[in-house]
Amino acid sequence: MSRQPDKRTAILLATLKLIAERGFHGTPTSMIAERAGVGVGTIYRYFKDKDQLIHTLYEELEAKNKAFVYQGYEEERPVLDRFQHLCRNIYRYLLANPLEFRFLEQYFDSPYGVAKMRQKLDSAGEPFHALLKEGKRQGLVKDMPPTLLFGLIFGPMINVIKDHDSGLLKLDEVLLERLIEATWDAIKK
Amino acid sequence: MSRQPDKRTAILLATLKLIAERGFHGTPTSMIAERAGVGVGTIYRYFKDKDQLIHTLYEELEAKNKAFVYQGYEEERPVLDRFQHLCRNIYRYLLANPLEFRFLEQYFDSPYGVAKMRQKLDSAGEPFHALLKEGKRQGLVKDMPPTLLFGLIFGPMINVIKDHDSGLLKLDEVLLERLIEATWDAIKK
DNA sequence: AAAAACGGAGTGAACATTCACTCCGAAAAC
DNA sequence: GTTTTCGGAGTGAATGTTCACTCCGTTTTT
Repeated sequence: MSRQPDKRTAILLATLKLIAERGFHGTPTSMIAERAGVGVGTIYRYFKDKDQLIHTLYEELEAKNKAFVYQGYEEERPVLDRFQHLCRNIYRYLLANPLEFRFLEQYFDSPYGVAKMRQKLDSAGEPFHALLKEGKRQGLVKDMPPTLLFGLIFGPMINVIKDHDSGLLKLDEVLLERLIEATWDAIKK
Repeated sequence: MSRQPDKRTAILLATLKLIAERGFHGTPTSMIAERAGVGVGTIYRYFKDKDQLIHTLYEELEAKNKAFVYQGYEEERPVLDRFQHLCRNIYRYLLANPLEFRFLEQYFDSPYGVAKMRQKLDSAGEPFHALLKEGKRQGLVKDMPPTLLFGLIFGPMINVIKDHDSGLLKLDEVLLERLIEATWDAIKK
């Protein structure tokens, strides 16, 4: 690699910030270049085109996110404990990284991420999926299609974080616990 | 007056369909004109610019939606009954009108609708708001900020309908009732 | 000195918007 | 009843702007 400060990272970071702030269509490549302190042409040294830049950014964020969420996850704990653990981690991650949340949101609601949605549920959500299945087997969780259960869990999450980030709502630790509890009430038998 | 009294409607309908299918940035005015069977210039006879066209479309859909949702709403019924009634109506409306759902979703997640979000909660959601307040007073509903309660109700709704429309899930009347029940479990004390 | 990395003016395509014009139904003149 | 005039809805080629991406001269690294 070069001895220059890492331009690739600078470009990815600028892209994250700008897209979170202004959306895909509010961020021309020229603006990304400027914010990254880089020439326009340099972007194209590291990424084939804008689409690939965005997909790469997604992949890297997703990996970081996943690593964080499953941190300290222990298969042996009771279902409810594990449920709370995962929810807490997801909430904490997204609340601590509002830019990433906004980017991911935009990504999923765009032609970029349509196909990724399913993948998200199948791969990244795999341990979560297994957890719910086990909960059902133990008679703790309502017997519904997994997709519905996911909706009951992630729906409020997305909604509430959006409101938090836009200042409509101030989430603290206490409220967060009550929220997770309410989410459990929704899916528990 | 006009030779074809329906051009305005044709333009609005074409816009709805195209934006639902292809997003804001996938639908140039030229395409709207073509789909509406109208010249490009005609759009600008009825609407100041593309933004106003989209805002107008939103306003008209919102009015239609609201009228449907509060149909048959009776203030005197018990809180739970009214809750179920409103949820059912919203679900039914959005499931019966997937194009409108997709359009509204895009609208809210874009610079167009940022300001509208609050309004949505304050005006269109007013009876809903009052209902939750009453539920709290009667000790039926969890004592949480209204924004959180809204999140617990509308979050799953949006998520689940999205999954239904994309074919990930088949919602029927039975499942719908169970879903509304689960939502109530989430917010009830 | 050769090779790699970089920068940013330049290019063409896509787009929203405009405006000079057409066309037709209806009113006015006959 | 027939002809002329007129208003304004309707149109799409032309315009100006924005943007992703390229090309090549310059700088940095080896």
